[in-house]
Amino acid sequence: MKKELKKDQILGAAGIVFSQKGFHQAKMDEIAVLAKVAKGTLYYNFSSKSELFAATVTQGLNRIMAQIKAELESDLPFMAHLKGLISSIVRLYISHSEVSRIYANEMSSGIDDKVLVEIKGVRKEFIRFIENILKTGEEKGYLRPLPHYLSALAAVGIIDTLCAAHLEDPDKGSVEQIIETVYTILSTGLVANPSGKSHIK
Amino acid sequence: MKKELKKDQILGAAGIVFSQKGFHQAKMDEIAVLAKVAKGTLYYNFSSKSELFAATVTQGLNRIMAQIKAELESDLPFMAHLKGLISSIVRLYISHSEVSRIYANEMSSGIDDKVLVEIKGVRKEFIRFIENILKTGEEKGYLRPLPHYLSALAAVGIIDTLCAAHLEDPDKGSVEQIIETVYTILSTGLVANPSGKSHIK
Amino acid sequence: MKKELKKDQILGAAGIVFSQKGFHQAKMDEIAVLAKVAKGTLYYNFSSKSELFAATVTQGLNRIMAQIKAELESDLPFMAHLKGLISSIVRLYISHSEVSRIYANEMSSGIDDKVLVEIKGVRKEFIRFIENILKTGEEKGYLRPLPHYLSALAAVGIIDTLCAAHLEDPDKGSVEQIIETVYTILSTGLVANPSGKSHIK
Amino acid sequence: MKKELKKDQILGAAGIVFSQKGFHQAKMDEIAVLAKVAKGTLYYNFSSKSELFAATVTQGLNRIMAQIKAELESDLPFMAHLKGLISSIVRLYISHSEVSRIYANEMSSGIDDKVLVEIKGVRKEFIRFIENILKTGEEKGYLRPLPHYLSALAAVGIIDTLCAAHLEDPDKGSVEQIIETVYTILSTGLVANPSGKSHIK
DNA sequence: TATGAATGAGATTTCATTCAT
DNA sequence: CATGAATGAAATCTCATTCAT
Repeated sequence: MKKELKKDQILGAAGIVFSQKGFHQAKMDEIAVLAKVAKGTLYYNFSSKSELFAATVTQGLNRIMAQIKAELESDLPFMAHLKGLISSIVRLYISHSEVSRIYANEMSSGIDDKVLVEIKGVRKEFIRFIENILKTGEEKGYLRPLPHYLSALAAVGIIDTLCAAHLEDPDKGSVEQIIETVYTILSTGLVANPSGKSHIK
Repeated sequence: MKKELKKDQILGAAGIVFSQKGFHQAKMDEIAVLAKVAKGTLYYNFSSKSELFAATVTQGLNRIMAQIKAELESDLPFMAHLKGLISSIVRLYISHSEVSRIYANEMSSGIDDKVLVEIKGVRKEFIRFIENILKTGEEKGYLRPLPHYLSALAAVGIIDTLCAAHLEDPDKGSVEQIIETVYTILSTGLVANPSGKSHIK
Repeated sequence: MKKELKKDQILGAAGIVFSQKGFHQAKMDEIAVLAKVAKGTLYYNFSSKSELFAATVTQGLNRIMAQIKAELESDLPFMAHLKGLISSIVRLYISHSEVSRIYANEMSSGIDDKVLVEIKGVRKEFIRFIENILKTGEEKGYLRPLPHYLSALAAVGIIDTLCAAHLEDPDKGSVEQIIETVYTILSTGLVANPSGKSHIK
Repeated sequence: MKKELKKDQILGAAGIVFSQKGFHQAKMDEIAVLAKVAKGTLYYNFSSKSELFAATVTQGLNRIMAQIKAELESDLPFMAHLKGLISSIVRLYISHSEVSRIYANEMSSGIDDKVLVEIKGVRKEFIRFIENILKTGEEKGYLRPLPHYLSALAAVGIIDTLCAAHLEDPDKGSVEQIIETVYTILSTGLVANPSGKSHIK
């Protein structure tokens, strides 16, 4: 019981340090100090820096995903549902900036392969989740037929990028603007009168 | 003259190593070996690892941007122009995977602040470039009014994400599929009959 | 009473781990796990790793020595006695490989001085025991006059080395071959016709 | 050229420290200080502590073996040859106590397997060398038929043990006494009148 | 201009030992 | 008596950077 407490304490500190410094620049010393435990305690609870990182990201992403799913328990019409989804993701992404910053910046190499695979697994699960929603939308006739996986990826990519920009400099666009932009692009694209697109093409 | 040759030799090696390993995992030793120069020569030509990194990325991105601009010297109608732009970016992104991979993965902290600013500058320039194209499109009535900067960011985000996915596992989607997906989403969005969107909303 | 049980449990585990890994490579954690007690219990019963090591070796050697002495309660003629002694030592050495391996490999530094002295004391006692047998042999006219201590040391050295070789790779020589070799060298040496040695010399 | 100098400097220091403290107790810091180089230089020249250890032992043993062989370039009669061999080994063993102490004490586990194998290889080579001399002696009729490998092992075992004892406490026996004891045991054994051994048995 | 041996600050990790429960 | 979570000193190893040649 007490052990779990310490683990959470550590994960909290790790989230902050990892998101501020990135994996390689984050020092175990700093995490230990912030968590107010001895360095050895870090290793007593997590067998390595990589594993601590994995746990931090995984726990964070899982919490976010759980919250997203929870916020979607609604019976709204599909498009409202979609907008709600986008809104949820963006808001959570921004409010959990520790995790999302890590997620956006540190998916590169240099981390234990096993750990990287684990983290990417969580991301994949998230993309599948979006993919399924898009598939439902298509089946119900709301969305045009598209390669779901790529579309889901694209949706996540837009959100990633806009939120990262917002976190770096909030003046670039408010949260509402971001949600609106994401929703508009995903639903209707940038073109003015899509009905005329056949002419253009 | 000869010095420039050596610099290019080094930048070539650095591009490969940085893209494969990321900034922190890339070792000066390895770059020196690959460039077939002594380690001291690295420091003779670039004052630090960070500066070498900056030069690598900057040079790479500038080359890509120059190529994109070159490929756009056309008088096609706007939408064809847009599609050509997307196609160019995606193809160059994928063929210059050394640079784009770095760009996507290593924008995190842990790199000299000055260097980071320099790199981000190049990215910003790129986004401005896209932004201007979108602005032109809007002025000519092809695109609906939107916050240009966010739209440009979103466009880059989609491309980033899809190309990164392709580079990691080409089976996820062919280059053509990626171009098509990007174009479709950006132009018309995912919704089946956008005309009916008013009802939904 | 129960405490003694636990101590034996621990000493058993320690013997196995110390002999397999050596003093420095043996971890208290591993001993605790193997002994099926908590790590704290190790320290409750033995004040330090060194002391546990000392106890392990001492107990083991004392048991072996007791057995050797027991097997020698005989009235055989001296040379048979000697051969029996060699046979006993070799067999016990090999069957108690946990202890003998420690004894052969870990007499080096890096262990608490006090502990080292204790262990060396047990060894010395053993050598004195051999020495006394040799002295008796000399007094009874069976053995030529020799520095007893060195001879005893030499005898132990031969046995140590051959048994260690056998434990490492039993194909090098069977137990019987080892006993025979030790006995032959100690009794008559390697020279073919010792009577003629004066000529050679 | 200069690099070799530094390597020798390091190997010298390593020999001293390893022999005094043993592998695990020897600290890279101490070796660096004694060698008057920075710690990094140790790693620049030897990729790990284990490798430095291996190099130290291997170089030392090879030197000793070379010297032994050199001292044996003689045309003495076999038994004198044998005595000369013993004398050489014992004297070198004692004068190169750094190496021999390591060799006697640190063949245990806890060292990189690859390194251990390397060191054991040198030892095996040494034993083969002795074995060949014994074989020659047998072929020429000087020595009785015996399992060569075991005999060689036994010879090395006696020398190891007596020299180790001398190094630990020189009062136990002078170098001459040791040589005499080794020679006597190996040549004629301990028994007073070997001719009568049949009766005893 | 080019080299590469040398450096040393600093990072991760280990593990015997302690002590509150 | 027994436990095991917590500790922190200490060790190995890395690698960007320097500088004499």
